[in-house]
Amino acid sequence: MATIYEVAALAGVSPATVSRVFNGRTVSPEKQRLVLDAAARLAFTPNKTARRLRKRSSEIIALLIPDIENPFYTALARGVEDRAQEAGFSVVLCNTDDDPAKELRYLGIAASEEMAGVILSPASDEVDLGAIVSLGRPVVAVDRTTPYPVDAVKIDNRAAGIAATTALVDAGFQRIACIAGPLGIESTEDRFLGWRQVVAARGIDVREGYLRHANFRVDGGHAAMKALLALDAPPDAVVTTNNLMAVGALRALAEAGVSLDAFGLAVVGELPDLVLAPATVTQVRLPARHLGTTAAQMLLERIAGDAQPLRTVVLRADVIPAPPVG
Amino acid sequence: MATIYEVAALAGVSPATVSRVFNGRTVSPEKQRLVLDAAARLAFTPNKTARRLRKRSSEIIALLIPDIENPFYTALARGVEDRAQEAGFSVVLCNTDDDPAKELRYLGIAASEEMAGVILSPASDEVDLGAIVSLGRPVVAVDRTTPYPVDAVKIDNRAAGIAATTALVDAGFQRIACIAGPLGIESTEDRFLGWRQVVAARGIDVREGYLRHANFRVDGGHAAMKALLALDAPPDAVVTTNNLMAVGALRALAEAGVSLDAFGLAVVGELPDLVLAPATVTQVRLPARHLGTTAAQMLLERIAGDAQPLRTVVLRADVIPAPPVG
DNA sequence: ATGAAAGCGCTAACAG
DNA sequence: CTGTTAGCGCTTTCAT
Repeated sequence: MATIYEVAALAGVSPATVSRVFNGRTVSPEKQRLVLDAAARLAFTPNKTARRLRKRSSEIIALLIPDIENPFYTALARGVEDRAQEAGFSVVLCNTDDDPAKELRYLGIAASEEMAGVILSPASDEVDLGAIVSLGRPVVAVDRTTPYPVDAVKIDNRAAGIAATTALVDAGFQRIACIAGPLGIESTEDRFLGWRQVVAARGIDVREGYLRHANFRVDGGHAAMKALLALDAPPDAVVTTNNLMAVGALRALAEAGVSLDAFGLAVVGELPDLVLAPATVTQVRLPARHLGTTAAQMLLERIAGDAQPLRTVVLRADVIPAPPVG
Repeated sequence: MATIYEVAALAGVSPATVSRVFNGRTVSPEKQRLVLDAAARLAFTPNKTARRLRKRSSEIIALLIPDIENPFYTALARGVEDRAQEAGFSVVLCNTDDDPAKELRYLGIAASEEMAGVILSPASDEVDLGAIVSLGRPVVAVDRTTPYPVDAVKIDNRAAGIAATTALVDAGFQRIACIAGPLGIESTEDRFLGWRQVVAARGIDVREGYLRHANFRVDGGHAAMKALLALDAPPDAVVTTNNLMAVGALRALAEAGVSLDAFGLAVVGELPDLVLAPATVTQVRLPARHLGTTAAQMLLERIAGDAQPLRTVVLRADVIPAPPVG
């Protein structure tokens, strides 16, 4: 790895000029060429570490997501990456497993690695963004919000919950249960509130035990659905507040031999591509990738020095209704 | 962000002593305490960038995988992460999309970011590892190998292909086709050779068009299976050489109304957790996570200075047979 | 437009 | 065991 000194010597200019060439400063075309030639001959690549030490910042964005195995988050990550790449930034993916300790650790790394900014889907309300924020690093919360004063991009979760539930009501189901995510996570709470609003307004028969909180994964949805089916008066339809729990629910339904012709399922989120999805499931399509590009865009603007007041962008979901019961 | 100088001043010692404390060198217990106190009071965190510039290396491992949405690779990534974390290393995940250009770009980043080493599943035989290797950075190829002189961890793909096909033969199927991955990727070629070996040895009826090369994704498997079913004499069983293509095949089968009671499917790889898998599919369980931990282990040893001759570790797959036909 | 020179924060000789 | 000191490679005033 050659240094700017070697390039400078070979080109017959000063190191500062070499630096200028590689940073788009004004340099006479002649010296420009000289430097570029020398650099090519030496296979010179600027040392990012030295640059970072000097500039106190890198072209790296940290992306902290709760579950790398959830297609929703990988899609989101793709969105972030796309936008970041365009701007010449790299993205470092960090899997927090919804574990505040891991999250904190990664936040620390982001700071001590002098990353340009952080996009995160907080594992809990108690994320400590204090350190990174007071360092002046831009932070954008995505999908979930935080009490800290940072920009945010989220989904209109209440509307998504309403849409999913409404589709079931319109399809003629009578007893609609809800498999919601863990308490304390705003996004899933809003979705469940959407369900509650609709069932209340439409006078739906909701029995004791029709609302179940589960973890966000397949096994959570599976267990919750099993419990629902074991009820004295089981529901005839279910809303799940995320994609993975719906997969678990489908599995439980299949195991119990319940046909989806007679049982309604609506998901806030999309069934993963991999799932052999029955066409009779209503999906509320979440703009995961768009969430990512939007968050990246906001972050890049902040990194570029944008100082406008804090913004929260709310994205709207699409409904893909299942065909009517028949 | 306080520096070692500020800590040193507050503790009444030299900067070097502070550095020593944070690097586990021998320091008198007394000064040790002084330094730690001062550091705590100032919320000091060592600046990784400066350290890296000085040491010419970081505690970061780059992991380049072809498809972040494939559960096989996320499992592998988990393995790498686990082992790396234990050793105090961070892992940067890079998604190459099987695109040699992206791969090269990431390799360049790994070099200019002075990462400690690289684990990669090469997008093609033509990866240019020359630069990174000549830089002296350890590299471990995982799942796929390369012509470059680097350590490797792979699966006994031939045996896996044999196992999958044999299960189908033993279950009594007569005409067994193969949906293989793209040509030029060693792992899938070996699996397909396993199939060929078995069908030849067992005198299986293999018609024209029973071997299909597809891309590694769901749509590839889907199209290939459709083509197979459209044949004059369609097969009664299929081996797919990876997990995602099997999902596509299942989908095509479902669309065509073909029941898995009468049609055999064997996968080299595991159907993703998300898939509502019929129990009648034979899966050859690939030790994805173990592949990751093993690769990470080898890389860490190299980073630590291990200079033994190049090694290639071959891991063996497990078969999860489907129940017999009938 | 260009060069000289001063660090960014840390580590590793080298002395003591 | 501890302090002094010289860089790692780069960017950025400050002069010219």
